Amino acid sequence: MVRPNSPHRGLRRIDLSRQTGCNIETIRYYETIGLMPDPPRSPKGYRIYSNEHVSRLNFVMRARALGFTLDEIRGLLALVDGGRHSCAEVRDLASQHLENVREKIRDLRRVETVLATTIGQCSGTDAPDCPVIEALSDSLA
Amino acid sequence: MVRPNSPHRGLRRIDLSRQTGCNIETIRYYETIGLMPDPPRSPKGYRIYSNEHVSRLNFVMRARALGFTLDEIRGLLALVDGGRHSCAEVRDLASQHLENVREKIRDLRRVETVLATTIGQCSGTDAPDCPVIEALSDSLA
DNA sequence: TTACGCTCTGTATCAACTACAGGCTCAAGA
DNA sequence: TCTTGAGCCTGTAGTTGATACAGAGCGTAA
Repeated sequence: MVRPNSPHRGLRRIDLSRQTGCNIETIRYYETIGLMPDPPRSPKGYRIYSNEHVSRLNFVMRARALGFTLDEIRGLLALVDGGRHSCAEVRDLASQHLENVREKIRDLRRVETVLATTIGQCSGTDAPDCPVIEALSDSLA
Repeated sequence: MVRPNSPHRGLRRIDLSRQTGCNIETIRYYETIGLMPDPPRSPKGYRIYSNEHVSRLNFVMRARALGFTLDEIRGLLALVDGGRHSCAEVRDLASQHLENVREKIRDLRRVETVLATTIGQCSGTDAPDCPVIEALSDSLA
């Protein structure tokens, strides 16, 4: 069950997708927004990828998994591509992102507390007075 | 510096916006998607709001602040509007949402740990080898 | 030959807004 | 009375990060 060879021995879109786990449509999206380079094409216009593309896409996906926005990733890639990336510059980007993550965690913990407290006051019966609804209504404004 | 009276003594869009803190454009958005009712209009087509609208919009905004999606809020409002909302139904919606919030917190904490650890390995000098970049690159794949 | 799987492009959709453009109404000040 | 400015109206486009589909072309295996 070997897949037919790719044109010119390069990787096709589906190969890149499988090797990275990235959705096949997402790859094209990253190309149109310039996060991934436009790959060379076969005579009939088929994209031909190399291991370079695999590496870069893996980089992007790991950064996404850490919650970096595509714009932040663009910044990281620019530093890498420039070859002149200093540790300090990268660390600044990452530190800023870490601070954002921590803030989001703080926000969510506050939300968690409010929700858990309110739900805890709930009788769980068919009572028409619901503490959750009341907490959301003007009565507690 | 008293603002001119609203037509027919109702609230105008800007009044509702100021009383609730909700962006004026967002109010119209909530109306078009049916989260807020279409308000009555003045003869010239101006929206006229009442305190009912203020209450409902406050409800929506508090729920948003707790991270409920607009769809979840629609569900909560349906229960409230129906008059037949049992405590149990509401609690189920809220509990489900709480679980989502907790999962998001868990995810972010994992991200936080990875980021903090990686950044901690950073020399902060101008060194061209950056542990952050390396963590994102194939080398550690 | 024909079927199938993959490719191509362009466009639409999602959440939850936000921000215009272009035109109307209304009340107050000169 | 006229003008100015604030606020109103509608429709539409842009944001982020994808995802999905239509309609067409290509290429290989049976």
